Amino acid sequence: MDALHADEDTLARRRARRRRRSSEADEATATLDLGAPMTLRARDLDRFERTSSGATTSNECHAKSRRIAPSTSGRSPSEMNTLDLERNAATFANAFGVDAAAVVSPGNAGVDPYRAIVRCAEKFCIDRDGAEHSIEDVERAGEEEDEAADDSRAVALTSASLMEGVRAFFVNFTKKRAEALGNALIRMGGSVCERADDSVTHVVACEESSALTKALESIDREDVVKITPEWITESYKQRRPLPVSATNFEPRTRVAVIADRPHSQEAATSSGDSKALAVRVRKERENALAIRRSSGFGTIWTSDLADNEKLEKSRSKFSCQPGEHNEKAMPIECNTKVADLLKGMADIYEDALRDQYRAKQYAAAASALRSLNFEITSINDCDVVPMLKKKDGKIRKYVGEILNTGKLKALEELRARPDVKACLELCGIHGVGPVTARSLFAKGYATVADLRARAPENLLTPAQKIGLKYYEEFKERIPREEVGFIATAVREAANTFQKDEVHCYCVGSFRRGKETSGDIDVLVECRDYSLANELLMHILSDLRPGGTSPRSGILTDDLLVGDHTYMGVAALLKPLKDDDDKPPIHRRVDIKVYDSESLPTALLYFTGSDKFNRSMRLWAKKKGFNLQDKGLFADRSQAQASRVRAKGEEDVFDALGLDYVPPEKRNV
DNA sequence: AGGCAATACTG
DNA sequence: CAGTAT
DNA sequence: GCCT
Repeated sequence: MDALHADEDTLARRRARRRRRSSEADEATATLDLGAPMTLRARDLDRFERTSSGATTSNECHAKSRRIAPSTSGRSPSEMNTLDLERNAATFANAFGVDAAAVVSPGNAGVDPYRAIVRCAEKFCIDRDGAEHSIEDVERAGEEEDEAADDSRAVALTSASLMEGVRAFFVNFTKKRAEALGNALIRMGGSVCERADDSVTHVVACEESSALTKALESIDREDVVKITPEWITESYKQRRPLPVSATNFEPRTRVAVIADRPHSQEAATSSGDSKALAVRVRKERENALAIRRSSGFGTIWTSDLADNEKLEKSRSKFSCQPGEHNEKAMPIECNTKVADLLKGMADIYEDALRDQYRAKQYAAAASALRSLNFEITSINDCDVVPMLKKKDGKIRKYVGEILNTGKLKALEELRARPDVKACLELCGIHGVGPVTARSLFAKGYATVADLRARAPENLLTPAQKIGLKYYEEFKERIPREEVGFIATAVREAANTFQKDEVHCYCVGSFRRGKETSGDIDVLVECRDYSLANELLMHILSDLRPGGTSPRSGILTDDLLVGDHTYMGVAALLKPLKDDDDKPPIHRRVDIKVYDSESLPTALLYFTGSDKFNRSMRLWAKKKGFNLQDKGLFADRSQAQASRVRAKGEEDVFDALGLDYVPPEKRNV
């Protein structure tokens, strides 16, 4: 224990050093942080509170935290009275910028208020991510509402009658899109008309056209309005019908401009009216290319068009695109046995044999087989997987062996090796990679238990010691609700920052819709990036033990504190469910601060998945771009001059000539 | 034969 | 710089 | 280990 404390001291000193570098205002909050012993853990705090022997500040803290806490202790959730719910709702609304009425509502009576809030929180994190939303998103949200109807109306509440009295006629849409928009509209209480007759109140179109004019002429009523699909989707997003006037119709435009020369800079900043450079979204993906060619940015396309066509043809092979295999996959998980064994090989190559590229191949094969929609029974079934096509491929042979014998000899031999066994276990410690693992094994440490029992003080780095301490806890998956809850705490902490407007996004597998996550990723948007470090420190002070906020103590350890990056450990102050007397599990938390400009690419990056990212970056690279978390650049540099402006994630896909893939479909 | 994503932080 | 992480 |  002493060793661990000493390391925490080291970290504390480093934090203090960083803080000293930052502004004076921050100094003030830092004082609060350091005012309490750093060793006070969330669990201790909780115990402290439960014995109700706390000092005034602690009681206050407790009282406050109760408002955001799952439910009031001693009562079952359903017994919680309306006042509690309203208070919860108010806190939630404040934290999320969501209408409190969405939580407190007639439909919500008798529903566990905590669940209602979590649902809204999820809704927030997925929906209000600041990116552009396709109608598919809205439609999906509608489906979720239907599914959730039996146990909670929290999400559906305000949208059900949003479009009451709206009768829409769609002009110039593909059948699929019109249907999607129509369904969304119907879910919001509106209706769709097949013909342009006098019952139509809203004509929906993307741009002026003769068909639009004709439709408007054949509707004989004064109050008919023409709107864009965005009116529907935006109204849904904001949970209120946006103002409709005859003037709000404007073709949906999108600017994908590289701001290097003065004229294009101008165009980029006044995106709304830069019609010359603007281009409609839904046109062919060639558009992005066309824009840049016609805008005098020809240098981007160093490769000739033939090359480009070739690349274009291989597009569906990139796992960041819904190729044939990815598309219909997923109803059930198949080929578990084969995939698990191949994954076993991958892990060994990665952690013990230090061959990341071989590892990647095995992992890719495993994942490809897992996501097939049928069970392979013969080696020839491998033909549908591109990377297993070649008859003499090694992995293909292994698959054959597994199909025939049910075993993989090579894997069993590797697993029998003591060094392999040790490296696999040791690499499970956060901060220990293949090299350290091997060196530890060479020094005579083969297991986590060995290290805990007899590792000398200076053997491990501070971060590794924390990894060791929470070895078992970090392996636990985190339920979605808990991810949402901790992310909410971060968001609330960020919202107490007064100097700049701040938005938070819960990303990672949470944003991809997963029921459980391995860690919690929170992305913070700071408009004035010069305040980024100050903001990050502010958030940390709020969440660390010894502070005065209701969230104080949620962060228990730091792994890394950078200027715009935080990696650490968090645990709930109290269990989510009242009847759960197990102490909360410690979780990995990442917080990253970005400026508004790089938000779309940062979202893209931290939403993952890993494989999706790598694939998309590879594609970008082949197109001559450079895709990073900080932005998309039109050449291999990251010079501001070559930055491709993006308002949302969709713009990034557009610019790269890729079809937009919503977060839930990035689980490749 | 050479590439396989691209970056931040630590010691 | 190598190592680990995202 | 697979792809170009």
